[in-house]
Amino acid sequence: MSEPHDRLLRKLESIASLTSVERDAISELPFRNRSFPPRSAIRSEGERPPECCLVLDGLTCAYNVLPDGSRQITSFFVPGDLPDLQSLHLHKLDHSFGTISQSRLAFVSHEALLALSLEHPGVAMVLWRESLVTGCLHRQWVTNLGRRIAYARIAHLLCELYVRMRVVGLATEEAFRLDATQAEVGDATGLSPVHVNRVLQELRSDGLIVSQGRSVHVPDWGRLRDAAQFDPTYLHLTAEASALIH
Amino acid sequence: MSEPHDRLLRKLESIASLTSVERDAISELPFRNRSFPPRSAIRSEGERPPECCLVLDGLTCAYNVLPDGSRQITSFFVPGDLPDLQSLHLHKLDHSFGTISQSRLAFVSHEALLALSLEHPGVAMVLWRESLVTGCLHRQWVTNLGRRIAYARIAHLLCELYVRMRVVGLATEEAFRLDATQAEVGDATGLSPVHVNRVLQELRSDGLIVSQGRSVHVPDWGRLRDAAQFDPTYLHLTAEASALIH
DNA sequence: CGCATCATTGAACAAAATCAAGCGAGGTGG
DNA sequence: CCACCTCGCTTGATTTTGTTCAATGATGCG
Repeated sequence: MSEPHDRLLRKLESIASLTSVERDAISELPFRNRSFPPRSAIRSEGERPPECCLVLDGLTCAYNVLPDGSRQITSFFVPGDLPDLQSLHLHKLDHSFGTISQSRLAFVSHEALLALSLEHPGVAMVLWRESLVTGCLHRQWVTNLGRRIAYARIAHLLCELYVRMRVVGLATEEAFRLDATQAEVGDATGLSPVHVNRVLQELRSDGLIVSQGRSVHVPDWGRLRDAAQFDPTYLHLTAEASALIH
Repeated sequence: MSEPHDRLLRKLESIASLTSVERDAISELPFRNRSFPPRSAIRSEGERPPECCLVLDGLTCAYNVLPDGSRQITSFFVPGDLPDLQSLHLHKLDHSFGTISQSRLAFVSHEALLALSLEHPGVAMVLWRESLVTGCLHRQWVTNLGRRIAYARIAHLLCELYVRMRVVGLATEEAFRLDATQAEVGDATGLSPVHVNRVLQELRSDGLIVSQGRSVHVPDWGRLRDAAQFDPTYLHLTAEASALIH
């Protein structure tokens, strides 16, 4: 089985179970792989893409650009995520998305996905479910931006990325790789780059994180989680995935 | 046809078209209506509700409560909205929701909705689409909270509510009813009640809104929209609905 | 080596929170 | 009928949080 199918099946089976007929149908999806350099645009607001994509590798994000040029990142996507499942039903994109680090994505036409969904309602339900989980992430981000001070807000983002990467095997029990620059963390948390820098220093001096280049070590998950008021319920992980993060 | 079916059909047909078979099937859904007083809880975080609901009347909202007791409202729901469609697939609620004003809701069991979705994939797609639109609202809220100062942020919320109410016939070309208190507007925009008060005064003195009791007049939609940097694309309205707001 | 990008620092400033009080309309009970 | 109470709105003073501006390091890469 090819890489995109494997990634997608593992992703979908992490949120619901599939019949073997459904699995086979998914395995027939015609993916085309493409690579993107760091900081490159994949889709821009206003486009009407004819296909959806699946992240195979790298960190990507969705964002809005405001009239004054400032940017708000509204989500990050890790391997296994389907960043623009939305475009399957809402044709005109109301946001942009692009890469943070060098990434590889696999594209499937809307046509193929719609045919699959109509023929296998179970698959449609899993995809629907996947987009609902994305909605939960957004709601948490709203809460994070609206009601947490910078310190907890950044800690919360780190917790989310750590757990999401851990679940797909991209983080160890102790550390994960954060390819975003401090400015990008600011774009995601609604803070200025300068302030992100200062808060990260505070997190480091409090021993909640230890950074070495792009990798973030988490010496005491319990303390980081508490500082962030992080409750992973909203990620709607399976029992096995939850077990990974104690 | 009874009120809930009428509301639901109008809502769904405002975002996609239905066949007459699908319409008939929807008309068979067994709704139960219930009324709720203002400021009452409908569902609380952690519950596993056995049914979904449809707003018939009143203003309701979804929110998270943080450990320190502060609250973040993550969405408002107006008549025609399906506040917890999510629970159909994500059983454990990761947020609470309740009423702002006196409200009437219609409940349908998950069982009935799932059966309908499986038998009529077209209906499932429309419901899926509806939850995607909700996701778009959340993304805009993230952007609003992260990157707009209080003045534009509150203006943006007012624009969103105005347009959403206008589309379902609950606002005139000039005014809409805002049942939320200033503290509730603060919970939605991530601001303190005191600051909301001051910003509303500023919006009034700039002539962007004129309040009379709970009703908000919009003397110059163009100016309010510009102040809010409001672009209704994210609401994914039909052409007819868009026409209502020039 | 020189350039670009990212991280860091300090100082001044702005935005919004907090604290504390007063106001005003609507509802309630004596 | 009126005192009184509550809730929501308003105001002022003060403090906190985070931004902006401007510059300086650090690192990596062609």
